[in-house]
Amino acid sequence: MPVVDVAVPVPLKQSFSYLHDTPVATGVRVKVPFGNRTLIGVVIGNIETQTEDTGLTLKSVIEVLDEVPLFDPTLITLANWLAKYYHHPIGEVWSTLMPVRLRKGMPLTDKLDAFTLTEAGQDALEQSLVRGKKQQLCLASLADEPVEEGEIKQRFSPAVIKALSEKALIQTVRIKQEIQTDWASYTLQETTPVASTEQAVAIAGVNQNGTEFRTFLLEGVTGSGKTEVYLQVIAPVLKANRQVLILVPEIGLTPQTVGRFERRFGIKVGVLHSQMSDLARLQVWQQSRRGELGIVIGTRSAIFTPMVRPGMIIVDEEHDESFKQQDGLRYHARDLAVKRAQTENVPLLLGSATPSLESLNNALAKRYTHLQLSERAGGASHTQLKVLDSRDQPLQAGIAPGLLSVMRSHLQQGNQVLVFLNRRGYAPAVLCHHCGQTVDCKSCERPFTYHKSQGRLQCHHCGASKRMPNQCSACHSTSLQTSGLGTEQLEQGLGELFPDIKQVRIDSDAVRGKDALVTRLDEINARKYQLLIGTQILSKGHHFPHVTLVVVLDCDGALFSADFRAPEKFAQLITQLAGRAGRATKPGEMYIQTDNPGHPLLQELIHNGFAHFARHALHERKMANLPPYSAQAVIRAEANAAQQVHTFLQQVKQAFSDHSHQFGGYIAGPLPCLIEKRQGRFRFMLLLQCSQRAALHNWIASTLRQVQSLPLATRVRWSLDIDPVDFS
DNA sequence: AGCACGCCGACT
DNA sequence: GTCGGCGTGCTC
Repeated sequence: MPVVDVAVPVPLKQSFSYLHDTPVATGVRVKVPFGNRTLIGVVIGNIETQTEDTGLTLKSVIEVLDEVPLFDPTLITLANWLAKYYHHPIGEVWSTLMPVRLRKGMPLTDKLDAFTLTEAGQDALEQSLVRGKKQQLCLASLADEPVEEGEIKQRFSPAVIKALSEKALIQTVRIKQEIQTDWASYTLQETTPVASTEQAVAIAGVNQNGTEFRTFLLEGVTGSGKTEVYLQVIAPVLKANRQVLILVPEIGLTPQTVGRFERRFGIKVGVLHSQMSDLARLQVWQQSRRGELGIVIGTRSAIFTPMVRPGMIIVDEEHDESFKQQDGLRYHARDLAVKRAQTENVPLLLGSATPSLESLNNALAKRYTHLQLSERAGGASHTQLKVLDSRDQPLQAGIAPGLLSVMRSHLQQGNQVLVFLNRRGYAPAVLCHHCGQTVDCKSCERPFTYHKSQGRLQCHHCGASKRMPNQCSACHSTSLQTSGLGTEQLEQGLGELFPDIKQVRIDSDAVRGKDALVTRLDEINARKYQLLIGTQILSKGHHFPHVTLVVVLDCDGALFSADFRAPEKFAQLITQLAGRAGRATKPGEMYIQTDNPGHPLLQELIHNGFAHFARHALHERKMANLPPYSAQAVIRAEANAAQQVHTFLQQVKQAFSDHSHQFGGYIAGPLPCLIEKRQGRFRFMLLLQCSQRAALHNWIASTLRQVQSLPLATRVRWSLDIDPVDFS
């Protein structure tokens, strides 16, 4: 009897074999018995007949769920690659790349449920019998034709739908989806703008490559018209009746972005993001798989969207950290895009104003084709960057007097001022406010990290720990202070310093609701507030034409963090932010307050811009043998008992060091995580590094078994993170 | 991860 | 005498 190899959703690094009377195609879902439960798995291979030498009795497949494979060979290759590269259980890999509904074993059908008006509903609409405003709107949207369930559920609350169905004004019907498989004959809805010289060069660069795999890095300053380049490079792809997959950061997926693509080509654009219902996602997934969508735009997990006729992949804002999954299968969608484009043999376009050092390095090494846009469209001027030396300054609410007077003058002129809190979880260093010197670990020559809970300093490279000193070792001043503190004082203090100015705080807490951010941004642009205090979210996607001054305060935290990526993240933030303030008629200025005005990376950023900063930073990475000139992995562990976690990682470290000589591996830790305690559990991590990616891979592959069999491995919660980007 | 089996403490 | 604590081991 044929034997099928099934990837079952359990955290085990193997697949399981089942009997079935006929062979089952790879990529088909099956229902199988597993222990005393039944699970949905994916067939990943077939063994013709049962090999009698294995001593186990195989169970049989309960049900074959799909007539045809749901996944094409490319996605199967991708799944296998993921399991291997991230050392992750194959069954869990399949779970993450399947839409939730398919994971649950739900059937895939061409028909879908939709809402339509009943006769009573029709009357109610015509005679305006329904009093609820939302209910009225809902009825109106169904006036012409049935609308699919997913869409209605997204636009109206369950209460509205429930009320209308109870009054029998609406009902569900099954409709067959219209199938559009040919969009090559699309008509441009709007005229294609004439590309600038730089844009034209970039567009030609991509288009002349043909349809084969190649990675392009489009490095274009904010406002240089990257989207226009995307639009013009995908036009011929669509003309050839091929599909385009576009990945965007979580925050970047706005109706405006989607609308821009829809307006240009007049074709339906599939959208995928985390806030959609499972059903809506599945529908887009399926439409793409059947080749009914020319363009699919989505966030991180959209990289798993199947395409019958793939033509190109684009990753916008490729440096964005939201492309890295931070739990479970910790994949990086940008890296995966490279792998997928290669397997599909289609071009890949990575775009950013502030490319990741990884991508930039690949471009400089000619592995990627480097395309650059350095002019802002329409001749808009750049925001001027300035450094404000805060050494020895008496700070008020964390701000130096000189800067306060600059703020005052901008406010007096009726302009908006943005105070930016760089509140990201940087490992805080300790600096002398008199001379700017950091407190360093003697053996590593790197700043110590301040751990608030213990009130001690810890070196994140060798693990050395010492108590907080009283004096600066360089100038003996007693004004040592930890970086990144004082944001709370700032929020209060600004109110006291500028009592007559209307201020608003924008961070992820303050704009929790669905439309809260949009509302707040509209208010800002309507000049309802004059002083804006904000965090990360302000650096992404929004424009502030009335802001003429941007103040960045806790810069030193980023420059001296134990996280070697902190300066890069900071520079990206600054650059993105600078691109969002002011406009042609009202050029902006930006002040960065620091105790280290002479810091080489900061100087490079201020005077020569991100591109130069990045090249300088790359050079430093090379000198320090840090990524992308080496490869890293992190093992994180957490448990209720700190001792247990520590012991476990100590044993893991031992296991790795037993093998390290073969691979030239370096181990740091166990170190307490920056957020040492989360949900009552203590968290520690172990850093693994090799100069070669392959060596790191083999090192982990040959040690992981041993780690998994440690008795403590089942007592603590632990995870492996390949190519970590966040060390918190 | 689930889920069962298994062996020690306080309850109807 | 049993209900239930969570340690240990297995899942084709």
